[in-house]
Amino acid sequence: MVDGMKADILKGHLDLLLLAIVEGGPQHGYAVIEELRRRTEGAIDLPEGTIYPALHRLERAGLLRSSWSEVNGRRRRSYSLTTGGKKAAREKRREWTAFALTVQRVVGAPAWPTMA
Amino acid sequence: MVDGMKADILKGHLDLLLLAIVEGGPQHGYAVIEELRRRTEGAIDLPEGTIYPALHRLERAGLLRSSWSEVNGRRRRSYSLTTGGKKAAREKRREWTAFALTVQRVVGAPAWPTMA
DNA sequence: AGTTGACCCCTAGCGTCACAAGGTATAGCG
DNA sequence: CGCTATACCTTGTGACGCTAGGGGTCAACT
Repeated sequence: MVDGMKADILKGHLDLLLLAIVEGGPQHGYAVIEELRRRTEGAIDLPEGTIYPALHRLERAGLLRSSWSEVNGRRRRSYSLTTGGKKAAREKRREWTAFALTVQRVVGAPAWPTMA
Repeated sequence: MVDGMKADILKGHLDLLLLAIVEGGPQHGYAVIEELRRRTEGAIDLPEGTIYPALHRLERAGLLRSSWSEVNGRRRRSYSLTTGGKKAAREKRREWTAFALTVQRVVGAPAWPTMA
């Protein structure tokens, strides 16, 4: 994470980010990192030591399913959402929204700008 | 935390919540818990084992200052913001907003409702 | 008088998780 | 041959929210 975003704020929200990325179609770990960087214009730039264990954890939890392939002589492990993963993505999105609104209410920042 | 808000999502954001509460004037630990519960209609209901260590941590970090008093025969430790605490509150609020917008961009939820 | 519940403080230890730091291997370019 | 980009992995550490206890005061009810 760069740009004044300190490290640990991610805690507990990483799963949603990963599920949201994979929701758009199967992705391998390295590509997930790039996609996160792309969508956030560099604001979220996670090290491999963060995302690989996280993907394994999500697979162990039954939310992701992986399959190996070979592209240009390089091994790739691609992840896709399981049925439970799709459900979890919806649920975690809901939780995130509730959480964000709640925090907003407490810290009492100015009205939230509507997304473009 | 109740209402579908799982525990660990707080990670890294608790400091901001506490600073935001104390920003409105000196508060003691127990009162902070109640105020959080009040402002969020019960959505954020933290155990004492969470907030007392957190307040100590913030005091050690120089963001809060505490003083003991006695009310109705009960000891109270009241916390107030230091200069650094005020600065940190502003900074963390900024970080939170940036973080929330960034996550929002990734998970691609519908446009954020403007706060009432 | 005893018990319950609200108020008010504290700590030790646990589990989780993001991260740093290291490792492996291939492909392509200078 | 080194260097960079791609692509995967693991071990260890630190941070921190929470569980589960420990204090103690006071009012109200039994």
